[in-house]
Amino acid sequence: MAKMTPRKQASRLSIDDRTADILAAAREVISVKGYENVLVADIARQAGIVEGTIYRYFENKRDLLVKVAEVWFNEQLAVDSQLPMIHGTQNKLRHIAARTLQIIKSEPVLSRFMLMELRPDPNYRSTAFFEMNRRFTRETLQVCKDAIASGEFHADVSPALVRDMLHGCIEHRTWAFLRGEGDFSIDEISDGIATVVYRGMATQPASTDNAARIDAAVARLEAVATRLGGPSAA
Amino acid sequence: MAKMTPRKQASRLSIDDRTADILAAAREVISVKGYENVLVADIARQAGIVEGTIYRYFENKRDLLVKVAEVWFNEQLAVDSQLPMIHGTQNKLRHIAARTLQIIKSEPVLSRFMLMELRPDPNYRSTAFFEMNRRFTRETLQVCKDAIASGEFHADVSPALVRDMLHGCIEHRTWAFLRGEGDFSIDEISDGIATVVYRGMATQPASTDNAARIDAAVARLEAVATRLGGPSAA
DNA sequence: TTTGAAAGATGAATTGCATTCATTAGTCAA
DNA sequence: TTGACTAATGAATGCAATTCATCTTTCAAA
Repeated sequence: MAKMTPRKQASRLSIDDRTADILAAAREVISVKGYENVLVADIARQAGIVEGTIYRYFENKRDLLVKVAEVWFNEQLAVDSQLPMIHGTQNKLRHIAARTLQIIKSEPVLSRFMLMELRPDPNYRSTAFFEMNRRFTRETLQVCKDAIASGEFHADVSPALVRDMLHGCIEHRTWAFLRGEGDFSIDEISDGIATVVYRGMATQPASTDNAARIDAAVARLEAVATRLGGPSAA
Repeated sequence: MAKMTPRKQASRLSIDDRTADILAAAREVISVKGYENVLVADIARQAGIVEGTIYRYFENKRDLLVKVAEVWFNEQLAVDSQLPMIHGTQNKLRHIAARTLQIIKSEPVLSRFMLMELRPDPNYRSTAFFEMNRRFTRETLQVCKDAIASGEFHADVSPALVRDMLHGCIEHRTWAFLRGEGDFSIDEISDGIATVVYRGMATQPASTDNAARIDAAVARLEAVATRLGGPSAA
């Protein structure tokens, strides 16, 4: 049915190479035009091929865009492995928050795509994206669970809720940035989140009130001990 | 240019009536098919008119959908006026959280539309939606500011961040629901959020537990020490 | 060095929408 | 009753995504 006006074809590549080419082209186009304005034709042109060819490698446009995000997401997951080295629950929370904000700041367009298009789509519920997303927030959950297990955190609020507070706050704060409403300070936000979550969950108040109380109590005990042991007690 | 095969026309209405009709029809169709699958033709059919007519009342499809959401949003805002009656910062926070969750639970499809389509779109940055959204989160901001002003909350974390934690958490928790991943408990979530935020921000630890615990421990140690050292110890 | 599948690449045609606009038909004031 | 005003109409258009019959390359076997 279709009559052809044949021209030179693009060089033939292995499936993997061509796929990688298209993904790279798509990523480039997305980062330039914003994913909402990307046309399949743009991506094809950037990849040096023709629209129809893309459909030999991807189900459809959305499938392609999802795969672009997945490549990027895997990159980000591979980068950070510092968390186990960090000590202290509050420091861990701060680190997680700061790292997420860093990612969003470095790739706003892809972040926007992720938050807008991938997260809510029920058709992609079972794809790698959700696995990755889960992996991504699982750490936070684990930090909370550990802190509860050790008695550092109250057990009266579910760890999942704490995780949602942390990641939800980051997202909410991020939207303003993605909408172009000015910049944000990674340190300020990650400090704030970690502070509120930590103080809100900690069984031992970090406040100086209690420090003073403890110091006073120790002093009284020292007085008793001194009396018991004689004047030599330090 | 266009040749007509004229049929009976829909009855003529005032601009306001026809607009309201279309909005109602759109809302009905959205709630049945999910807004992602709505066709202009569906809405027209539901309203008993023809596609072209819609464009006499709305700029385009998106404009129409936005207006649907705005109507709904105004309804919700009009419903709740209890906040000023509620006493106690923690109770206010809980009330705000619970109310938002209630809205989302009662109209999941419209909530989804709001979160997905309205919030991120830069083309609608200046519409009434953003005004309403602002109004909606402003309360939370005010509650925090008041608590800081009265010395009830620490001033070391910005009220805006606290607001983001509350609303961000709700959103994050809500996505699972909107994706169809089971139900959620309004009470559990709003309690949890209010608890963590309150404890995380309060200058006075809410629990006398630790103070009492420390005092009791010291008293016991003092008793032991006294027993050891003789009756003369205070 | 041919040759002939097999598989990749092509782009014209198709599809599925939203959107436009020339035309038709109610409505109502004069 | 009329005519002018304006709402309603739906065929035509526009614009992307997507399909698929056809063309090209590649490469192993003869």
